[in-house]
Amino acid sequence: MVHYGFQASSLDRILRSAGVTKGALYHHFGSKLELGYAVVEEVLRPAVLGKWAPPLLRPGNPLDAIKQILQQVITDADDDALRYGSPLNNLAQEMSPVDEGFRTRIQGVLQEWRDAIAAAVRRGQAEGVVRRNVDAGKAAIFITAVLEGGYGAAKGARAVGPLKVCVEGLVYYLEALRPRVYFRGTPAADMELV
Amino acid sequence: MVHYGFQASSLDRILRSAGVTKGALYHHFGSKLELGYAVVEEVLRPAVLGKWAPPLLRPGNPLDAIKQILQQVITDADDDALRYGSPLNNLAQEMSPVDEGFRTRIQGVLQEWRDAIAAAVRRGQAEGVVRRNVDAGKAAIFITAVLEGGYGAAKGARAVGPLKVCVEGLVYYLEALRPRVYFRGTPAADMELV
Amino acid sequence: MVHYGFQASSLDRILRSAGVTKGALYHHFGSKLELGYAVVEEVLRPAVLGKWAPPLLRPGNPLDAIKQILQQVITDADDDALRYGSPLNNLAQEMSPVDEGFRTRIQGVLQEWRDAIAAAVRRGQAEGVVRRNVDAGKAAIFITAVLEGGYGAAKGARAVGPLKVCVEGLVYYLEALRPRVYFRGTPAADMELV
Amino acid sequence: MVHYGFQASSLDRILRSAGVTKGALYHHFGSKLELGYAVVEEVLRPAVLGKWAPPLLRPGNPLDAIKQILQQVITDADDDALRYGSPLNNLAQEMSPVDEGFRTRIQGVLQEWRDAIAAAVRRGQAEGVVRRNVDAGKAAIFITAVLEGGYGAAKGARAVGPLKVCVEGLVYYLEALRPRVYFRGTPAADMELV
DNA sequence: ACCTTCGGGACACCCCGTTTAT
DNA sequence: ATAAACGGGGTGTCCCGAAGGT
Repeated sequence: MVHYGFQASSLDRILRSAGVTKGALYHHFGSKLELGYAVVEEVLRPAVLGKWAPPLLRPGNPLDAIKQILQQVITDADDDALRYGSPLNNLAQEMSPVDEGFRTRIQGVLQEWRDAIAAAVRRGQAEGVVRRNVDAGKAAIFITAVLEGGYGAAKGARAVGPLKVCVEGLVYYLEALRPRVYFRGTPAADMELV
Repeated sequence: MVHYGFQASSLDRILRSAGVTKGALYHHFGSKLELGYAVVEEVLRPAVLGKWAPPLLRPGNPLDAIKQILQQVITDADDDALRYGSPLNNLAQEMSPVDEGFRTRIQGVLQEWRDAIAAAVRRGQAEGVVRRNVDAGKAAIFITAVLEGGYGAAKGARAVGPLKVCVEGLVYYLEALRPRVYFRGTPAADMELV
Repeated sequence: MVHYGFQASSLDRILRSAGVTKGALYHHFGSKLELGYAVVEEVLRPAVLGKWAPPLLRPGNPLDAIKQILQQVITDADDDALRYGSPLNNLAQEMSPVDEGFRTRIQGVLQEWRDAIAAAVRRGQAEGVVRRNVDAGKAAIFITAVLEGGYGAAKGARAVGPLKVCVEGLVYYLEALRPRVYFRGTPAADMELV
Repeated sequence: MVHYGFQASSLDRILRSAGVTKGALYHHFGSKLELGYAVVEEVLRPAVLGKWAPPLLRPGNPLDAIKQILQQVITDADDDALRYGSPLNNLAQEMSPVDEGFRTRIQGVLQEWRDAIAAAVRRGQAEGVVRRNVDAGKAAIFITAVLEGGYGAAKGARAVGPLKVCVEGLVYYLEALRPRVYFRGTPAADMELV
């Protein structure tokens, strides 16, 4: 399914490659859609939140935590990630206009992801390490959207390059979120990476 | 096809809604794939380049040109765009891993789009209105990726909001590309939009 | 399929007339070709060998056994056989140049048929009731080819006549295979049937 | 068409390989069937009769004439003939049960072929070189049927062998048609070819 | 009770022989 | 005489239910 998308993935193929029979599937799920829902809830949600939530909850500057996660995103970007992109994003792009059940579930995961980021940003603001005139919710939306955009571009190009560029852009953006006193300390001359 | 994706779109349905018969289609194209290729070349390419290339070629500050296009992106974002996202991006996400013919064609359009942006940025650098330590190619990749990410997020949310957020982020990013003298002239206090 | 040939026979028609659905068919066979292969192996092979092998294996003069089978061929030649010819031959003529799988399977059945005849002829030679200077393999090829030719001619003419003529010719030929002492005993005057 | 049969031969393919457009075809023939009819009348009929009629009309022993034609049949049996068989026979086998127009036309050609043989045989009887108790019409049917059977067997086997065997059988048969005085002159010991 | 084989049609894409504008 | 258009039907695949074995 990673390869062809949900709709174009034959149940027969899925089941054969999973070593499961059709009877077993329909005993548990009842339809292909419900299987897809379960994938979102049981696979994609833990995968996304497991990567982002713990670092963001840990004490310390949340901007640095995000930067470290972004670093890991680049490191983890193996061949499959490049060829097939972010599974959550793929499903979202494909199924959102088609099936409302998918859309709401995927939006739920995305919302939890953004909420984790936004909460961390707000904590940073409370702790004085993030500029106070930043809208934490918008920042979370921007960060996640740029990442998904970067995954998509990398998938299309079959190369990490575009994803790296987006991550660099995000890092630059994150630096700009620091209070001016920090910002001054970091001479603008270092920011030519964009 | 805008709705269900390429693979899930029945040819019969496409033809019926287009008022075309199967014979007519297969006289011209020979396969569903070739029809898709033609859509990329004859519809999506002109749509994308027609929106971006002319303003970027006009004399004047290219950053301002991009900002104006982005403004128009928001304005144009009607219901369909929100529900179905950027057709080029949709096709790219869906078909890139499935069919190499699609992937290369779509990457071709994206490349032309990015080239137009990069050329404009370089012209701005030559004219002294864009910071010289900026990699024009990377900037173009970043801009396009953020836009596609924003379209995708808007599509999933069924709302312009996320797209607007991404555009705001891009505007902020564009301002940061201006040479420092300009940057100083624009007080940082105005940039809290993020 | 008897009527139109394998390629021109619509699966839908076959299935409808057989009271079977496509799901059932493709559960067992996977393709129209494989269904055809199974027909050759499971239907035509038993039909041909069931008619020829047992009489040829029974003790007694094999030439007389063949003559009796030929007599039965004429008797069995009902309307269908006349209109549609020998199914094995029809398939062979149609599919041999088109599909190698068909060709080898059909040749296999033909070979078994010829082998049964040739073995019987050799037994007759060992028992002294068939001329020793006869090539049993060639005799088998000739007999089967004349029969198929006769079926084809009868099918084209929509009449048993040509098949009967060929059978008469074969009977004449079989008589000539008897050792001379037998041959002398059967006055040539009886052989004007040709 | 030689390869796949009439029904399985696409008009598009035929026309493309012939360098003709569809309009031209339908200007002359009006349907695929009529094109097939024309092939029978204009191509197959001359081909068959051109090979058999002239030698049979020439003065001399008709049995020897037939033997010479049979010799040429073997000589002419190139690869195509072996792979695709006798075109007339192929068409007859395929189309006789399907389309009455084909059947009658093909039977017409076959009848002319048999008539030519039968007439020659009767001339031989009148001239005393063919046994008088032979039914010339039946002999013609037998000869043509054995030949078609031999072509079919050769096509299935992808080898001349079976055709040669059938021709040998026919030669043996033709010798048996000579009046006894001739037959005695040819010691039976020479006839072990079968 | 759990699972598997088998079966059911609807529909996918494609290609066919043919006819209508040009 | 041609290119374009026409739909009906080709095989194969889809997702799913139902009968039946363990």
